[in-house]
Parts: sequence; C-alpha cells; structure tokens
Amino acid sequence: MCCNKVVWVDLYLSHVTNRLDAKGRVSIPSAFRQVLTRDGFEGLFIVPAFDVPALDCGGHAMLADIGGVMQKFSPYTVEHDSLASAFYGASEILKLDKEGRAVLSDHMKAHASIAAEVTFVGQGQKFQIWEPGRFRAHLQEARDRVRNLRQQLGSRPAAMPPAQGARE
Amino acid sequence: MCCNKVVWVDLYLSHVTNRLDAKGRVSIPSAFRQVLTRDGFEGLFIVPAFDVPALDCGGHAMLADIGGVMQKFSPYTVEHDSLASAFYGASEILKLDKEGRAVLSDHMKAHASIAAEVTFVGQGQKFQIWEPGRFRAHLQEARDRVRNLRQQLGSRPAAMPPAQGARE
DNA sequence: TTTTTGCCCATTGACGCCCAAAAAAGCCCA
DNA sequence: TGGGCTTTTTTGGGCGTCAATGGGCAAAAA
Repeated sequence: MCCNKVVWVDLYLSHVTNRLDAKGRVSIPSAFRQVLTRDGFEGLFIVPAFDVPALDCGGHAMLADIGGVMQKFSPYTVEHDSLASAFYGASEILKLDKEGRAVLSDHMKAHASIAAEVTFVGQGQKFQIWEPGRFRAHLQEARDRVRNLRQQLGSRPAAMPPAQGARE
Repeated sequence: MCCNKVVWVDLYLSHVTNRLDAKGRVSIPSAFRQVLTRDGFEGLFIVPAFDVPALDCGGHAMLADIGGVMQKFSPYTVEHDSLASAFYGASEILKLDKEGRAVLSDHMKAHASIAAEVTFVGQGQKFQIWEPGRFRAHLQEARDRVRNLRQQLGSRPAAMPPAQGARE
C-alpha cells in the first residue's frame, strides 16, 4: 500500500532488456513510458550518444537540455550549425504504438550494434538503449570508474546543486 | 488515435533521404511539411548555405532568424547590403505540389552537388538539403566538433548537453 | 511547335493501429 | 510463507492507411 502506484521521481531508473520482434519493434519498458508520459512527450526523442555505442532517449526534458545549449550560439554560426546537425539532424522521433513499442531505424541500430535484443538503461533525465553485451562491459567500466571517484568525493567541496531527490 | 495528430515540437528534427524523379521532383518529408504548415508558410523558402554545400530551407521561423542576424547591422551599410544579397537575393521560394513535392533549380542543385538523391536534415528552426554522401561526412565532422565543444561547455556556467553517464 | 510547369490519378511498400496470446509481476488468503 | 488467481507487460500478427514515387495530360512559357 505504501509503495503501490507511487512513482518516486520523474527519473529514468534501473535497466531492462527486451527483444525486437520480426517487425523490428521493441517494447519501451513500462516504467520509462510512465516517465515519458509525465514529461508530456508523445513518442520518443532519440539521438546517437556521442562517446559510446548507445542511443540517448528522452522527451521534453532532454530536448530542453539541448535547446539550452543551442541558445548559447547565434543562428548562422559554425558552432550553431554543428550542434544543430549533431543533435537535431542526427536525432529521430519515434512513435510508440498502443502497446508502447517503437521501431529503431537502421541507422540507430547500426550506431549501437543492435541486433535482436536491447537493454534500456535509466540515466536520470534520459535513458539509453544498448546492445546487451556491450552494456554489460560498459557497466563494468563504469563501476570501476565510480569506485575511483568515491575516493575523490570526500575531499571535494560540494560544487554541484543537489540532483532532484536522487538518492540511492 | 493515440499518436495520430500528435504535434511534437515546432522543430525540424531527424533526417530522411528521398529521390528525385525523372521530372526533378522530390518529396519534402511529411514531418517537415507539417512543421511548415504550422509555421503558416506557403511553399518553401530556400537559400544556399554559406559555409557548406547545402541548402537552408524553412518558413517564417527561418526568415525571422535571418531578420535577427540582419538587424545587427544598420541599413544602408555595406554589411547589411551584403547580407541582404546573400540571404534574400540568393533565395528562392519553391511551390509544393499536392503531394508535397518541390523542384530544385539548377542553381540550387549545383550549389549542393545534388544529383539523384537528397537528404533532408532537421536543424531546429530550419532544415537543410544535402547530397547524401556529403551529409554523412558533414555529420561526422559535426559530431567531432560537438565532442570538443562539450568539454568547453562543461567548464562553463549553466547547463551542459544531456550528461553522458560518464565523462571522458 | 517544343519545353516547362501545374495538377491529378495509380502503385506500392512502409508503418500506424488493432486484436489476441504468452509471460511476468503483483496480490490475496489460507 | 507458499500457492493460486488477477492484472500488467511483453510479444506476435493481420490489415488498412498514408507517404513516397511514377506517369499522364493539359495549360502556360519560350
């Protein structure tokens, strides 16, 4: 009764692996769809990640972040153009069917080496889509990296504003 | 019914490649036409891009951006005049047929080295038309450039592009 | 006339939309 | 605490619709 329909925060958390069907459709995890719904975004905004073979996904929150960066540059400048191409041009907006499934384009699948299954990974403001094997490897690296970070944390002067309600 | 008339954001997003037919017609991607319609522009405003072999296209939103750039210079100055020629003088307004197709002038095609196919690239307030091969190369460069930009942005005040779980 | 441009219809292939079954997760009660 | 029932979620497919494309004409230019 206490943890029933409760949605803690509007963050994408945890990870799930789903399969693509013969038509190339994948169910977006129910939990993520709920966050998307609350974000007010119909469909799914998706961009190839820059540094890793994964896809960054989200809704208005993610678009807002991008828009914020873009606004720092005037239209018709080289920087603006590059950002626009890299973010907007390389992006896609997927529709979700009634069951909450989406179809990834070949281009997106290629970027993440996706074949028959994908792993959805919560990242707070957005989530990522990975090829399961690659994600496992990536996760291992991330853990190692965090282990190192923790040692530095103690000696740092809390410079960042507290992330929304995130505890964990 | 659920995702039907859904209107995302009034931005040109994603990219698509279409072919020119024997008459030189190309379908403007449905998604872009929808944005144009909501923008209230009849036809398609198009200008050769300055720094790249591409064509900038859009409607009122794009014209407004151009106006913004021009306003930074006083009328009857050489700069203002040059901009006016480059933007307005070199521009064209294409009509779309009932199916949403347009015919590119030879001059435009030459500027972008367009032959049998073109890639439409969303850029937010406007979109670009590229020769597919050239766009792929351009996108690669743009992503590299953004990767560098992100490092600079990270040390700036305010927001960053969607944080990548790990920063390298 | 010859060429160009606007307009309409036909084809087809991808994708949106719906219905149904299988699988998993949650819930209740003994 | 374990088993069985209920409710979601994930998967499978069938099918109709719409966007992209190809041509046919006829009106307007050249």
